[in-house]
Amino acid sequence: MRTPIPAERLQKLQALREKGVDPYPRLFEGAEPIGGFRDRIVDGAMVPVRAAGRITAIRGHGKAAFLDLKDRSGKIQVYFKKDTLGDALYEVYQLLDLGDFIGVDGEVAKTRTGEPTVFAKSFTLLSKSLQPLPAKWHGLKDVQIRYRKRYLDLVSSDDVPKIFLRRADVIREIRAFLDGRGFIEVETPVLHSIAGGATARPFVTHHNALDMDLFMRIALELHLKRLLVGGLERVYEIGRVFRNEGIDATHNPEFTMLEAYQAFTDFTGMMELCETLFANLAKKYFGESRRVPYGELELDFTPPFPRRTYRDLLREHAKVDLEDHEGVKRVAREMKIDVAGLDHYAIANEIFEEAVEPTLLHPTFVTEHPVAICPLAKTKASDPTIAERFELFIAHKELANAFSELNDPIDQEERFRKQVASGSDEVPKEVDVDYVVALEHGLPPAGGIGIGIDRLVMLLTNSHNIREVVLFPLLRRQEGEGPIEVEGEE
RNA sequence: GGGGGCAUAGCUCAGUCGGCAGAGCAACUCACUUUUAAUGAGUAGGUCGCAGGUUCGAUUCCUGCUGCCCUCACCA
Repeated sequence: MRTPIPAERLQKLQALREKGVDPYPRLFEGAEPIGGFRDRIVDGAMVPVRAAGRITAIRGHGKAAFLDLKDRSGKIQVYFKKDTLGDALYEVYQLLDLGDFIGVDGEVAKTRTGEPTVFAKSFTLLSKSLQPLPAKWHGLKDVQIRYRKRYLDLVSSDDVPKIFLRRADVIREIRAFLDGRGFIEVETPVLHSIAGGATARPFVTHHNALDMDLFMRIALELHLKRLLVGGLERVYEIGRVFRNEGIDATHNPEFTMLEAYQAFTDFTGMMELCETLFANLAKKYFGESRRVPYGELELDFTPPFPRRTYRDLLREHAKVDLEDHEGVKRVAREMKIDVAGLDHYAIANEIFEEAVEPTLLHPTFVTEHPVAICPLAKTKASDPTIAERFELFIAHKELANAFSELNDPIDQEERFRKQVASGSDEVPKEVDVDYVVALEHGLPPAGGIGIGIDRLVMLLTNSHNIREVVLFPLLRRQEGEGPIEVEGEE
């Protein structure tokens, strides 16, 4: 629901205008980050500074006041004194509220209690806030408001901004890492005429001028591999993908994927890349031990990560061999897995997800998946039923997925045809002939990897819901929310 | 989609076994020119998520709806 503007704020706004104060002026240049002020203090001297930020507290003392001023870099106390500011400015001060932005000119020094303080000589109102901020101490707990009005969440919490600063840093590190290995960053279409590269229900949209239905991409894969055909050799994209599926603690309908493809290597090259990247990130944020705290857990990112085969893990945790068709059926029955319409390997994969994934705590590479569940992966030279693929599991979740890219156009077309024939609404309705034709022109042998950035950031920020690492997670539109209806001009 | 839970002041939360709606912070007024969760005194603030039903009376009980959380299913 929309909250009306409190009458007192409107009255203050009016009073400011009557005093000739512009509540929304245009410029305030030359302010320095508040976080650096503490270090500028010289004992016994007044050091001139200019600051700009939001008022987060006001402690009035008769004809003087202490304010807390906050910018992105930190917070500092500001001292207003009537004698120093003069009567006119002091009257403006009396019309300030928590939440207002002001610019301050003054001198920084310590008070007698040792608190770094800007002793203001003058100040400028930079933006009048008409809505109150959430309470100072308990902060904002209502997740509906936190996610819908993320700006309030960011203002009233010290921890939330840190999560998003780290998210930005993680992405910066990934770019630097890949750029350093000779990858080039590219952008490929979000709107696809065939939503391929993964198994998921797509969002559908429509282009009016072309009168054409389009799908929001569910993966970056097929366009990036076209670029390998074009000779770019090492490409990556960090981009949003969209999957029209359930929402929960680890799934948002739009999420950020990194996909990288490298010519003339295979999935083992991607494994080295992935391991180095993850270990580097853990070292950057958690030191040489590379132990990542996650809830009650401590995840050990020290390389090399264990390599386990799909088949071994299945044997170990489900007590059944991948190729024992009867045994797999029996175990599925025992685990009460609904096997209707599933083939042998799909059933086995259900068992894997149920019995094995919950055991995969520390970073673990799972390899040698059955090729039947990997439509875009090359098979192992020594065994055509096994895919050259790995998945990296951490804290029970799949963080990365990589394989040796299938580059045999005839095999690829055959696998696409089987997918389409399955009639599932999680695979395209038609074969992506355009992609197959690209392969016909020659895709060099290549390794490719996909990494879920949101989940990675969750691990590295000790966040347990994907919404904590997505600035504006998708929520249902609330009653009374949204644009104000305005009479249109005919 | 199934199951369970939550929705009370701007914020954080009490509360009413069905009988005039409460606190702290924020806001407003007054006092106070070095406080820092400033302090002291006072004031105001509510369609108790929405719509029905039961009842003399519903914020409370019942039904439906909306939104959110947890969980299962699908998925990364």
